[in-house]
Amino acid sequence: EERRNAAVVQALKHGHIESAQRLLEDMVRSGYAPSRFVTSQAMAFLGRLKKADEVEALFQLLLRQGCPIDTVIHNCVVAAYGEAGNFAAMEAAVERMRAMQCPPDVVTSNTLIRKYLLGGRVEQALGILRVMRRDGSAPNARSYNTVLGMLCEAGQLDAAHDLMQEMREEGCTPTNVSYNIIIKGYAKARQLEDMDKCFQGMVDAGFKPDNITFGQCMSAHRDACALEKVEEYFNLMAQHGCAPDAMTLSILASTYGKLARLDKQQELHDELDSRGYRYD
RNA sequence: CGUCCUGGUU
Repeated sequence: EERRNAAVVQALKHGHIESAQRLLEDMVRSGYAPSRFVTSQAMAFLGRLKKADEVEALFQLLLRQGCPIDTVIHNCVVAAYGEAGNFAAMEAAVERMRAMQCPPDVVTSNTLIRKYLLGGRVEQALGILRVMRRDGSAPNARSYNTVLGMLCEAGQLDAAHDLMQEMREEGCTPTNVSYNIIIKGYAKARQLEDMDKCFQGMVDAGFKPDNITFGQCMSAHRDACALEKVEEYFNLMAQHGCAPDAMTLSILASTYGKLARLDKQQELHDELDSRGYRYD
């Protein structure tokens, strides 16, 4: 049984989803109960490929064979239907959780918010958040972050700012990611002064900017051809104890490329090559 | 140890 679980994990690791799926099915049919961790991971992979029917088939197989089914597995089914844009089935999967004495949790709600937004069903997404806020089933930072992202994407930066304030008032502390989302919004709207202020606010509030924070700020300034600002952010990384990762370096490289500093760009490309990273 | 949020190229 251990070996079979390990084989599934290996298959997933190498991106061989179908063979992972076969291995799992064989395992269940021959009377073994695959680990919930492995099962949900496989379901999550299939879900991202929009293979909701396959996820459902796997779910039914577990059910028939009396394998244990937990909230995470249910959540994977919900996500798979949502990813495939099958909202009726997604909602039915949530109902099934209740019927099976496995109540939906905050991750379930966050999944619904996300999938509704991806499907352009903004009102339904906001409705989920509204219900969470009202009935005390505390939304967490990810619930808010998902909606913040949508507001920023739509250029509603003031609304995003207000929502971040509301989350604080409701006792839900914003995270690094909340700030990264707002920064991305200002970058997209080309409001670079506001973006810089948001970065400063993040630091002042005691949050630690990461490679995503710096990368977003740097690429925004690169697009504005502000090389000094890009370098300024890059140099700030050390002060914040943040070691640049390959993606951050490639943003810096593309900045030098854009401004025809080919010597500097080549230096970075060599560094990236030595890390086996693909740039372009 | 698994499911929900944010970055370069497209």
